[in-house]
Amino acid sequence: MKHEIKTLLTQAVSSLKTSGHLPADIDVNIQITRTKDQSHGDFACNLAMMLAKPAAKNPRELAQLLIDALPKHKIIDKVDIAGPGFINFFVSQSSALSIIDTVLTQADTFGLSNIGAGRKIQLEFVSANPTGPLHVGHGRGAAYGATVADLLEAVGFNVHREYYVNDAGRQMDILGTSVWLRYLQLCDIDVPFPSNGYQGDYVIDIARTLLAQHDKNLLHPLAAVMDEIPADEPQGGDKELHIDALIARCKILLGDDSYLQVFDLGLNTILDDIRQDLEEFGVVYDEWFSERSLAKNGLIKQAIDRLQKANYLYEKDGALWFKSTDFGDEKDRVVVRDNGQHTYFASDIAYHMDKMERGFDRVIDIWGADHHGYIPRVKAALKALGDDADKLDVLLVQFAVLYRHGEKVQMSTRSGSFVTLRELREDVGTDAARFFYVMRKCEQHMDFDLDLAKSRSNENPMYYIQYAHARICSVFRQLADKNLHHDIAAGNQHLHMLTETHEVQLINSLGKYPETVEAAALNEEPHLLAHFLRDLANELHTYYNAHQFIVDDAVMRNARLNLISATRQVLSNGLKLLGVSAPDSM
RNA sequence: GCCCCGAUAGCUCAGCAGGAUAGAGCGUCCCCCUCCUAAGGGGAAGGCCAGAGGUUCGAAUCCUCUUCGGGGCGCCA
Repeated sequence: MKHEIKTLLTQAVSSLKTSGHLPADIDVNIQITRTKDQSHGDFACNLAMMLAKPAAKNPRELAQLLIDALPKHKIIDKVDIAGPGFINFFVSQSSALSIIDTVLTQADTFGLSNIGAGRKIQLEFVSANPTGPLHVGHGRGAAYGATVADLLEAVGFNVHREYYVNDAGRQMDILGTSVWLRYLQLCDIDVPFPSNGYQGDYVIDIARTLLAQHDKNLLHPLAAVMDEIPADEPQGGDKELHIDALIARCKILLGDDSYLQVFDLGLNTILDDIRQDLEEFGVVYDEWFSERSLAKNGLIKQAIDRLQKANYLYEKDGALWFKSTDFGDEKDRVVVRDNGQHTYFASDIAYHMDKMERGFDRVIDIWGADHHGYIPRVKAALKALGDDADKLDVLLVQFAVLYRHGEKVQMSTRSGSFVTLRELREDVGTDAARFFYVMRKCEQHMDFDLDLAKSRSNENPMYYIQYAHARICSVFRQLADKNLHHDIAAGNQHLHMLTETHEVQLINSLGKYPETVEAAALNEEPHLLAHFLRDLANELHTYYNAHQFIVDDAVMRNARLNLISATRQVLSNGLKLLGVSAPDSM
């Protein structure tokens, strides 16, 4: 509807340009908004006020000119000028009512569009290190990313969902070493566990598997393990020294092959767990991209070579630096350390270079807000490589701060004291978790009150929406119990009987659904859809309380049933896009 | 110190490519089931949109500064 009015106005503007009432070179940006007040009609446009100055005309006069130039169309009953120069559009009743039939006909596909025209978007999200189970912080990125992906797909983009697996690097070495040390402990070696190691019980579980697979073949005496290892200094001191020495020792004692087996067991066990966790959360990926594969396939070398050739690398203090300051970064960054190992940043350059080469029209990374400082250097690298850095958008998701019993919950993966995503899902249910995460816009800090989310009370807006859906389903069950049939065709012919205020409002809201999906997708703001559904559910509940649907008058009954059936459809479509179920009964 | 995000009802948040009287939920206070799920509905109270300037026909929305929160500034990942 919005688009149709916009088209009419565009035509009006061009005919005014032809007739000389408007300068031909004027820049026109037509904005159609829904009105808040019924007396202002259904849609309003501020075009006349915006053009008043450049056209050197009084806004109200200009509005009149625009109205006179509007092509005739049956969707509009009346056009008014109001206030300082608003143009108000009154949609005709027949046109408004047609939305009901449209919804019922299009069913599951109502609200989908093809604005994206099949353009390819790569969306990378979550990408948590596989060093432990996903925690509640990752949940927000997962829910947000999955919903944005689904929304973009709904408006016609071709979306490639990807998880970047950090299966290389020091953190993974710490995990591998943690597993081995726990294994030694299971073998009754009294080795102290480093304060910096991964403390969670899942590490012990992995060690048990290791023991089952290898028996005591990976065993080494305590003296060999701890000989000349710097002391662990949890308080203040350099505890990194201790764990790094342990990693080195672990690699030497086990040898490359065995070390890799321990490492991979840890990695794969945790990755499988993450994959399953996300799947149960309704989050699926097209690709799990391995960081290790970058080195294996020579992509890191290729990226570094390209930077070198472009003359953006230099040596200092034995390390190789990238001149990211040439592209606005605040300082240069190391890509290869003095020990010859490439940094995480080097992998990331290679990864993004690869993304650019895979032919996407747009690349979106969803990161935690703590990574914001990383954006300039990645973009700098892309520019240095000669890629189009504007193709890359990084969306930052702010932290979700957890509250339990009114107090902040502290989280740390290493200490093992964290609330996992799985625990959250088990407590509040997958539906509530998905909905809750996405209710807030992503750049908003979120207070996630666990007790509130856990409570299965009406305080949770998701139940409210699901209840509206279930209520409509219940009406149709009642109808069947009374041996009455819903005659859609008959209802369609008498939609004009739906003149109650509640009915008019509900019909109006149904019409907003497609533009809401569009806005939510294009702005990457799923919360718009969540709020829309909440409002729609409210209107349904109000209508339900004010009027009986199953009335004696068959004509009125069918018309009303068409309306609530369409409402049920929109609720169902919207919830599906949010990854939330739409139950038939509750 | 520099950078990013935020500040709107008692609480949690919408509204922001400027637009016509600032919205919702929860909480508080009234009221509504002989009737399709009361897991619901109706109503009331509650606001100097953090503060100060600026831009303009018009600012919660844009710009600057200040104050107060959260996060980030490694040859960690």
